[in-house]
Amino acid sequence: MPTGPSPTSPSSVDRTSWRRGHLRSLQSHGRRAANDGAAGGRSCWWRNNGGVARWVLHVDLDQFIAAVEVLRRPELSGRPVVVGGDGDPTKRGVVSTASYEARAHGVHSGLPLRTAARRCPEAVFLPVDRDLYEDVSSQVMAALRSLGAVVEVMGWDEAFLAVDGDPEEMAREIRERVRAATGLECTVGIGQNKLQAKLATGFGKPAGIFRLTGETWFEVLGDRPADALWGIGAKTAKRLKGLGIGTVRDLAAADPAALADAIGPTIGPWLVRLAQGRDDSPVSDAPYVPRSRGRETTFQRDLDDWDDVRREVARLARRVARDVTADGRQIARVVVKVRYAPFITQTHGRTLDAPTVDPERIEEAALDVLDAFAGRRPVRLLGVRAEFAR
DNA sequence: TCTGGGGTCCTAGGACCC
DNA sequence: TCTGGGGTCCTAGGACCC
Repeated sequence: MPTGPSPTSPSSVDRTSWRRGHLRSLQSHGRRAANDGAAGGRSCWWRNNGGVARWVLHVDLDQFIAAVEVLRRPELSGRPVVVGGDGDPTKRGVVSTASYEARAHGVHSGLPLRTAARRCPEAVFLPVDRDLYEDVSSQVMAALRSLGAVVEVMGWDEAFLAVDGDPEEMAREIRERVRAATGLECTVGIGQNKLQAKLATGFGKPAGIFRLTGETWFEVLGDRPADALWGIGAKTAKRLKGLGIGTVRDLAAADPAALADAIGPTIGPWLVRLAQGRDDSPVSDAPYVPRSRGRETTFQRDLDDWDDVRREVARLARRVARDVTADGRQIARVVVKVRYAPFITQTHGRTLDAPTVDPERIEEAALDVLDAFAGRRPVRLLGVRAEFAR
């Protein structure tokens, strides 16, 4: 997990109905652009074509989950607050969000709760309360929509807006409206596209406004490591380093064809465009249509008995079926995930003979797929995912 | 101190068909 | 007897993000 000036936002537990997989959609936008808008909603390109919005704003709530918890318990203000798991730092689980006071002790998103407790014993540990965050998030998004711009929701605590006019003035207005509606602080990144806006936000934190454009791109980012970019993680950064590409500037100057060979036909060339700050995906408020729905659990104690494993898979499958039939979507494929005790993860799946909404057939398929797992070692995690017919 | 849960998309290899 | 390509579909794994 990058620390320091990395512009990634604090990670948070997510909500299923929100737009995801955004990065790869930036990659494949060229191919999918024709379909955008088919689902309804408005799209705005930030380029100045015919009076369409010229600026993209990225709004990111500051330490969202921790801030929401402090909001309902003001006595926690100024104290290190760590939200994650069920709030018991002796159990298996990771940090969803740490307040800035806790981050000063080296506690960050994704850190095991036990480690967080060692680093910051005086922290207040709280359980994740999804319903609350969803409520507050809705208030935030309503406040953003009140400005009349196209709003693309990116999770509980993030959104893009396509705007015209003075972007700094708009950013100040956004910060005021969000504060008035919820009492929360946010940071606004301004860019000529979503990529620039998203990265700008990291430099404005906390509670600030930052503008990043094609003109300032290399001045701001050129000397930073490639994983400062949105979409490049530790693994890809390491691979790039092996190719002699360390910084954003290096990557921007790399040969797309060479990277296509080395990394992959789609991702290779896309990385170069990323490093150049180029992105022509639209800001869109088209309703999000999920591709899959799943449930998974990490057990507090590993499961030794395969009968228990079968029972748990059946339970997860029924939960998924319940979730899914609520939206009336047809299931085309069922995937089971098993994480064995030393954190070795395997998945197996099956495409159904015909799409179904029948909970029994989903459970049956999941148990069927479970038989494909040969190992009988202790199990740490089980998951079931249903993929929708498209 | 072991490493959550919710997702998306890409890749590579094999099967199969023409 | 040996040897093609191209296309599509499926599967498991991997990388990344919130």
